[in-house]
Amino acid sequence: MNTLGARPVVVAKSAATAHCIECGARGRSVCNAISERDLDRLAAVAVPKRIEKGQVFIEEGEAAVDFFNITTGTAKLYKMLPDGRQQITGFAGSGHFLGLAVSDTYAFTAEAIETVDLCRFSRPKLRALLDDFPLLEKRLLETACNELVAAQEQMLLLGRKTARERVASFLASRHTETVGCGKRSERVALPMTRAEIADYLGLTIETVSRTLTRFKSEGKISLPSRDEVEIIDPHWLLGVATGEDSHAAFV
Amino acid sequence: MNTLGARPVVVAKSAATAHCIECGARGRSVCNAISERDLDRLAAVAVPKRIEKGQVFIEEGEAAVDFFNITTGTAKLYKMLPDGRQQITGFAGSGHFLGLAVSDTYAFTAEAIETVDLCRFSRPKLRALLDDFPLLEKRLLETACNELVAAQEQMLLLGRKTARERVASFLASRHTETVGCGKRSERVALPMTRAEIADYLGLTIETVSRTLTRFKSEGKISLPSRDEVEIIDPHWLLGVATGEDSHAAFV
DNA sequence: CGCACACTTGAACCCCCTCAACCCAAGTGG
DNA sequence: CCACTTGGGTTGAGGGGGTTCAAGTGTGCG
Repeated sequence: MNTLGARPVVVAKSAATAHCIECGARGRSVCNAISERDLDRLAAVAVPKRIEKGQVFIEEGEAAVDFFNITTGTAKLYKMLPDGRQQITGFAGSGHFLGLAVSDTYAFTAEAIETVDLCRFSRPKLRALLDDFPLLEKRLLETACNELVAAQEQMLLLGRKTARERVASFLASRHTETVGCGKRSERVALPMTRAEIADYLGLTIETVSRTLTRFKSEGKISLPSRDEVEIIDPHWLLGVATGEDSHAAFV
Repeated sequence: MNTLGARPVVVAKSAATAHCIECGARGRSVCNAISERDLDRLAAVAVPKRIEKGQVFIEEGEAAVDFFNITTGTAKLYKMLPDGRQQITGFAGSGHFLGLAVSDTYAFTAEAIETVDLCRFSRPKLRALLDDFPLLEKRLLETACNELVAAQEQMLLLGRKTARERVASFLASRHTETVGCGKRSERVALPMTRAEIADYLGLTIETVSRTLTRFKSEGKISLPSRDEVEIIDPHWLLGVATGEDSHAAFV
């Protein structure tokens, strides 16, 4: 749509100001609040950076000096207890804006689970940008609200759902997310390990593994590889995920 | 500070426009983004309403036509599964802004657990207000971020903490919240029932009750009445709440 | 080829849930 | 005034879903 077929005619501006125009994540992210002709303003303050797998780029408790916007790859966001128990509060993919906390320290840790490309914004520069582009602030508020809704859904999962329901919810949401990205087919990527799924769902590795093999033996999914799931029966999965009374049928 | 000792000199404007000036929740809420001389603009669109205990005023899935701001009392916000399991995602007290979801349906249900007074804003009128007072939008974003941080903390609790740690966390946060409101002393009010505490912490009534009596018999709290707790050892409670390794002492 | 790491599978255990009885304070009405 | 009801809270016994501990099984990569 907006690439118009033309190859990037490589710009009169400096190389640094070009990257926003070509950014594949722009459509998905808050950056789409800024019109194409103002993109150089954005590009001037967005510092691109590559984060290798396993690298932590936001640490809970550290001074919150920067904001980030992920362009490619996936990061896990988590909080830890002193004895090592950890809870992953979310996975951040392309277009995800990080560091929303207004507090002066980060409230969570962020670690790349595959190679991540992101843009870094310094706090004051982003603030200046927000003052010039009120639409950007509106988009941020929108984003925050959506995350809040997702967080509430996750609280329901963690507080009240069974292991089966949790894993089903996870797969179902991954599935709808995947088809939402245009990629059709029932093949869903799992860039995270079983341990990370467990820490996201409030379970143990073993329970996640057992539940997945159970679903497989029930013919609802298949596991073509370690980091892929094929959703055979999406409707059934969604039913389990939403905790539909399985026995209310004959009443 | 801002009352200046003077009794409300009851205004040249109509009675309806006066209520914001006298509102006890103003200091705590997003409304403090609007200066005193513009308060009539706010008052013109804020419709006060009383909600009796037990009454639902936001219903999950219904069209999101209004926003609310609580002035007095407490409401519980929750999500439910079809078989009746429910998860309370938060308690909203004085100054709390509700309905942030940008979606066109509410993502949760809100019910008064004691008599609640609130202000209702219609969606379009609030939007107009936001356009005229950018500071108000900033405050809303701030609020949303704070709630997001709280939600992440709650996910850690629900996903990884033991029953003891959950109850301790609950009491500790109630405690700091109470002292934050100026009310000193270690008497903490519990306007919610045991069932509601349980649904908030992802436990059962019985476990909550047992854990409380356990804390009591250990001399860390006392229970002067059904809806009050006296925090005898706040420091110890906080320790349990944050999951400090209880046995790392002698290593 | 072999090591390392992620995952799977099995068996025993335990924390919390379930079910059930009981307590207690606040009505309510005869 | 007291029997009865009602609703929230407490306490006890037993059971189960998920964890813990411990092997076993791939599988990618040097």
